[in-house]
Amino acid sequence: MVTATARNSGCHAQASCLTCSERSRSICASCGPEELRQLEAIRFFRSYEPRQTILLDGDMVDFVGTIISGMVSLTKIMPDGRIQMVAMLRPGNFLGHPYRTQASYNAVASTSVVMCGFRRQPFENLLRKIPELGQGLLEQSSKELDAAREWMLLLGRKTAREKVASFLIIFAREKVAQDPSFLKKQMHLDLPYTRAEMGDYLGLSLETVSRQFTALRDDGIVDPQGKRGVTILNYAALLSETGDDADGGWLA
Amino acid sequence: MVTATARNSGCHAQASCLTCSERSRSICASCGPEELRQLEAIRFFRSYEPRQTILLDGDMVDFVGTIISGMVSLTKIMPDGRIQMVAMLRPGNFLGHPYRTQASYNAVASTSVVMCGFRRQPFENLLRKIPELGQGLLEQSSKELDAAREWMLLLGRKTAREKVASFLIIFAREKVAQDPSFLKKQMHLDLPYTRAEMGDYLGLSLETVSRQFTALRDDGIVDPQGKRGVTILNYAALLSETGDDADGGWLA
DNA sequence: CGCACCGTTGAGTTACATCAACCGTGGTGG
DNA sequence: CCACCACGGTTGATGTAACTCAACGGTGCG
Repeated sequence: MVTATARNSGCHAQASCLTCSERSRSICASCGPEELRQLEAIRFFRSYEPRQTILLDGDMVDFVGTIISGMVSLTKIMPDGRIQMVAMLRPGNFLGHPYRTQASYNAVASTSVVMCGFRRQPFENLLRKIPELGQGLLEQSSKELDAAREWMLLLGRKTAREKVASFLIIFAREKVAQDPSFLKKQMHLDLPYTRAEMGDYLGLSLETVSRQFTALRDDGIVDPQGKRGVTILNYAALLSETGDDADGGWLA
Repeated sequence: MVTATARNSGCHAQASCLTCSERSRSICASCGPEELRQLEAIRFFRSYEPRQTILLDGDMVDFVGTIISGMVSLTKIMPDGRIQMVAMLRPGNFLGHPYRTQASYNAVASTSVVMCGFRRQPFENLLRKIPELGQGLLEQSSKELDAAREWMLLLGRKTAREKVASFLIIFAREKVAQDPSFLKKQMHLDLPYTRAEMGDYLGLSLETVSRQFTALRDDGIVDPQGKRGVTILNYAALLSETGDDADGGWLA
């Protein structure tokens, strides 16, 4: 019921969509200069602090937007308080659904977040005028669906150890994508989550997550450092602990 | 790798999209007569028998389509054979993703299925010409995403009893939607799944599913009849066993 | 008839949750 | 400045929900 009390970060000096770091990953990917100009005309930037609520399940939401930086977690909560994270939105991902005014999940900023937002009405108008936008949204949506289904397999069938390994691989893979030489090196990750939040994501208790971390440490696969740091000592070994197929040739 | 060996049911006497029973629920919902004519020009019907494989994870898929009748299950399988159902497609739902040529799940007909299909290339051409089609796809996709996330909550956090109750409520709710008087009456359901398949969907072993059925029977909530039948004796009680919120006013 | 398939039920095991204690760190206020 | 506390993490003891293994019954089919 409560709409998020977000502060507008008026001073966000993003000059043009053309220079946006997330353009190629976002719904704007296949828009040309003219379409970007129209989007620029209606966009606004909004920033959220870590742990700040963006929207609550059941809220009427009058905006949608692309995550520019930071991570947003989507969660669902049962009446008795049991909680399940249902998505991690990363830069380039889209928050909200056109033509859906009511939220079906809670959205919380896990880190500092900057969002490039659009109010619903003008966005839907543009959507009717710019077919490329619809295509971008459809692609985002398909990707989310793939991710959700992958996660269903994890939640329904994987062991605690496989869950934690899969969780770490998500972040490790991202780092490898940036620089493939990390495949053979140790790599340090800064996880934006506490053990409890990882548990919410993995369908585990925080104690079980903690125990799996120390088990993976004892097996020489990872090295937890401080509250939120981890060093991946052996990417291949970690990957083999996920229970998944080999990494689609990434290791070749 | 193996493409489904589906037989064309050449004799499917569906004359016009205008009379299609699934039109209002499908991606064609907001298409006008002229758009429907163009879709008719490239559509084809294909039917599948119960348990027939439609496509396999990793397949290159050159078609998409709308389920006209029957149910299609999407599953994911781990290398060691663990299996998780990730979606139940019902009449009106869309199978496949435009612009995605590779399947990320297995699709199997759970019942006899009739699909209104389109080969990828002509469909994507039409998609560029008919914005209403994109909107329909986006809406389908959003619905699927909602369903997937609801299921993530179930898989990650619900007990076996809550899972089975939630499963039954899906089918019961559909029946109630058709005829609200069923809310107060007993209703008979024909489940298109074996205990093992329900287990695959719910992230449970088949034995646990079976035990929950008898527990719900002993509590006077349902009455299993034969292999695939169930009578819901007390809808409200069943609903309260799902662990979810009250049924959004359905009971009012 | 015999076999395959599905469902049920029981006995024993186990992976994970729960409950609880303890530690280190960082922030706050007396 | 330091005492205190809140918070996050780890670890241990214990409980239990669900899995596994196994036997058995009903039904339909070749």
